[in-house]
Amino acid sequence: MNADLLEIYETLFDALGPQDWWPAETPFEVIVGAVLVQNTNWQNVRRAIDALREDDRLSPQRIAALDQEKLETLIRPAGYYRIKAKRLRAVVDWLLETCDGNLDELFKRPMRELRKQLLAVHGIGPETADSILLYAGRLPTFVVDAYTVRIFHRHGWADATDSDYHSLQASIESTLPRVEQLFNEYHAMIVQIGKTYCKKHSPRCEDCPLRSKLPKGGPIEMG
DNA sequence: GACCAGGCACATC
DNA sequence: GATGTGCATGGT
Repeated sequence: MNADLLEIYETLFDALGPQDWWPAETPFEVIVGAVLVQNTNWQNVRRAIDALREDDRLSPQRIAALDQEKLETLIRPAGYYRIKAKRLRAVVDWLLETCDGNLDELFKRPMRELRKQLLAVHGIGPETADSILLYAGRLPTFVVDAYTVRIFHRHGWADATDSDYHSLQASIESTLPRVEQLFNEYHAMIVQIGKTYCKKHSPRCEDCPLRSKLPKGGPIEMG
């Protein structure tokens, strides 16, 4: 890692302040949101969650009790609704089976083991698993997402070897104290920066709080 | 109309 | 193991 990630954190926090993530009422709502937000914007996810809430479906038992067509209809605004309905069902089925839907008990498990168990559930990949651990379980794992990869690459902070999810995650985690609140704010601020200043094809580096952290000559082109 | 958004599973080479 | 593709809504 070619950067002082604590210094970058301070720069971000000075510019953005606390992000108050995750925008959800309960840990279960975080889990639902983590599945629904896959490759989608949060605004659409909120519509879907509102629809679930309106139908009083924000518990594992009540989602499990839905037939597939009804579930698809409720979450439709989030996009990929057929796939996400299956994934959501796989998650609630697993929750009921593994801990009877008791999330307080679930998150008492050792983080590494729980992470493996999450990854074995259909529809839960590395980012979704880490989002659930961090924002629903308050467990200290660093969430890597597309913005993280883009921002770290464009700034030249990550080595070339840190290209895939787990190597970049390991590299970041080895550079920072393993503190849940730190990881919480860090990821949330990266997303905020990404949304506002680090678009795929139109970076607005001149306005970005991280502009002083860019290499000379501006951002490194993405492959 | 094109592009994008807080990924993942699956097919194919 | 690496790379490519389908999935779908709503905003800019």
